[in-house]
Amino acid sequence: MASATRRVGAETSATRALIIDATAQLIREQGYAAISTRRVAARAGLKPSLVHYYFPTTDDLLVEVSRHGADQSDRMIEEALASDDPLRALWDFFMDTSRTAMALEFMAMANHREAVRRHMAEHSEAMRQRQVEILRHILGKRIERLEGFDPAGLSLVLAGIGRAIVMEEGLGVKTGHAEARQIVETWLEKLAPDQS
Amino acid sequence: MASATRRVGAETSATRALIIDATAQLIREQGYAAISTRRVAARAGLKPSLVHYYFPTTDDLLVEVSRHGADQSDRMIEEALASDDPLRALWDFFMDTSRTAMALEFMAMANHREAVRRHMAEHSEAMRQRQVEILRHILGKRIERLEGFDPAGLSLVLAGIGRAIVMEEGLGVKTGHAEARQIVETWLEKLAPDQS
Amino acid sequence: MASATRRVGAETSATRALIIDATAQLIREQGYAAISTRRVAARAGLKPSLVHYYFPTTDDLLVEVSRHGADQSDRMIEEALASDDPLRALWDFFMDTSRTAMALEFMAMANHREAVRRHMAEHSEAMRQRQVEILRHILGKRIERLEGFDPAGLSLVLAGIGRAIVMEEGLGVKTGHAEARQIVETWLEKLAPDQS
Amino acid sequence: MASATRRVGAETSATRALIIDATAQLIREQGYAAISTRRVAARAGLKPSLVHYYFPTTDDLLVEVSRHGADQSDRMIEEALASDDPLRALWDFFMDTSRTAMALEFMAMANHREAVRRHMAEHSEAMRQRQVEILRHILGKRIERLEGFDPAGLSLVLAGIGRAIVMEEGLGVKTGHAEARQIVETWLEKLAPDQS
DNA sequence: AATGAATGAGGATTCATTCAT
DNA sequence: GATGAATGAATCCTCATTCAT
Repeated sequence: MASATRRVGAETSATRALIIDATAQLIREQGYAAISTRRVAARAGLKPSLVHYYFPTTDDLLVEVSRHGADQSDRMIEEALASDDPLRALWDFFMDTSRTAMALEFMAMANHREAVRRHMAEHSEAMRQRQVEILRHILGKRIERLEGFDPAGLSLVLAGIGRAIVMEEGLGVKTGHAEARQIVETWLEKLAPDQS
Repeated sequence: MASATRRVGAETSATRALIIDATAQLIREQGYAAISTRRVAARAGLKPSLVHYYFPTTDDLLVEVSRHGADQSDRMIEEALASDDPLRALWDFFMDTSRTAMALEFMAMANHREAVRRHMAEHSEAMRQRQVEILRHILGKRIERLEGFDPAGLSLVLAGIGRAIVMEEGLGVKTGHAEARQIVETWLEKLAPDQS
Repeated sequence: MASATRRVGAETSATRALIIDATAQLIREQGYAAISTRRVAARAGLKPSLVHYYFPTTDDLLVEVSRHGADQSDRMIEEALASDDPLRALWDFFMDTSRTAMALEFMAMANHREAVRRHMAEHSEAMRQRQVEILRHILGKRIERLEGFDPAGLSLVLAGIGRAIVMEEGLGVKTGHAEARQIVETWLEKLAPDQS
Repeated sequence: MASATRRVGAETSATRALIIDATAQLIREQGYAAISTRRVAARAGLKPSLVHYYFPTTDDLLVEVSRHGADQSDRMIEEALASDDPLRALWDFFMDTSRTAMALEFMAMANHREAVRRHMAEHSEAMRQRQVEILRHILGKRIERLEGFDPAGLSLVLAGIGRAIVMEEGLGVKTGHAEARQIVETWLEKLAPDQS
């Protein structure tokens, strides 16, 4: 990958990590549009040029932050899929406000940054497929309890509803949230592992 | 409202409309981050200062564009809710790529522009409530055919799934889309008006 | 021409002229590599952003300065070609240190700036052809007094020798200059209008 | 000389040669304005700091590259002057596009870099004098066949015409080139060694 | 002999906004 | 209504150079 060769400074550099952290913080707090060399540097307590020393272009930085977020998501999903009630754990994952808000920022960013879009697309696709693979295995015949559902569709549906709720909460909208959660709840119960 | 007092130029000016249109076009094509007085002016074939003449601040302009988009959505929703198969019409509305993409841009914008956020929140809430009101009336007892669903939840669920599909399509992700549409299809059929 | 549409500010603006002058001065004194928005602005006593207001890109500015220099050259050449001894006047033109030095800067600049290269090429070609046209008319049969010469070749030869002398003088080289001038002198005398 | 004391690393280091080569290449391809520690390092496949290790300042590097080019020119000239038809060989040397283009870059550079200017001046002067010395010896009385010419003047005239042609070719100008070459051709023939 | 980290200055542009006309 | 001029702050990015290792 191109950015790999351009990477400056040890993978493990503390400064590098500091910059990535500061950027993620800023995105979380103020949205992706707030990202600029100066602001990132200020937040990290560094000089702007040092940011460019580690990340020659802003794209390089943002893709790296995206990558970190993706790694974290991957870990969370694996944990969820390995839990007792994988489906409910997955739903909790989709409802994780801070993570979803961050993901939405990267979605928006992807519209304007081809490099980010590429990475997000790859990761989203991989994530969905990983979920399908495990869900198919875990749910087995249970999925038939939800008429019309299949694992791939279920993954997208849960993700979409989760994102909508988080997005609207950020906006300050509330109507329908409890009801939507209730709908999902009904599904989760139907699909819950047999307790026998 | 502050922007009301600041508004310059007749509400009905053709130039005003031109500016709003140009802005909407730009947002649709290049995302909200591409908005700047200069670019809007260039697209509209006007001088930058004229944009400021009509919209003293960029916020004023964006809120106005948001308002226009909202009005259009309102009209589309009323049409949908008045159609033969309101639920399917509503789903088509949620799946309208261009409108949804635009709505997502405004969501992202809302993070950084308090004025836009306020307007988006008000409108989203109103839109949802209007849907609930009509759906409750239209669906009547039919909603019970979908176990666990209620009109408010249904509205959010459809919106969320629609947005997710459009968002992911923009990204280039495909897995699960057909399956998710199939899930919704099952619901729509169950809730379709009795043909008797 | 593209830059025409991009031109901001009245053609006749005093500020515009000020910027062009300042740029020409800087090139003359410090070479083209010394040109930067900041330096031009400082020399003109203006703010850097004002330079960009009049000349959106540095290329726009440099092409404009090149154009001004070309206009001046044109006037000088027309004057020379209209004089009593056009050939000697042309030679004096080629030996004009300040103008030639400036032309050399633009030649160097042309290597790195396509827009400048284009303009320089057009103008040089036109200038040469104008000289050929007039020389052919003026010299008539006299050119035969210099065996092997023809007007087009003569134009290039004089230009080349002139440039070389000016260039080397700038460098601090002296050997051969007087002798080269003597060679040209011999030609000029042979070609001088008959005194009869 | 300052640069002598500042020079670090063995005169004969392969890395040193690599850097000088890379710099020369870059100048040839992109002009001297494209030279920067980073770009040179990238081209040479080295780390930027290593360039500074060998050449503490950019001036040091450029003077060295200039010196190498000069050495090469010297060798080419000695070869030319030792050939059967030294004058024609000299003319071929002046018409060598790549070398002349490079020389012009150094001329332009000399305007802004005193160290380079000094070196260029010394070398040009020496080169001219060496040519005069040999031409005087070689041409002997033959020079009288060209009325008004003398070896020093001839050297400058050939150099000037050659440079002008190469310079204009780079620009894309063509008028008069063939004719100027013809003029020189006439001289060369007149001065060719007697075949008797 | 080599290199990673750091920095301050400067590069071209773009921006929203103000103001006088 | 409309516009040209002006500006200060911000954008990303590149640079030569220094220094400690």
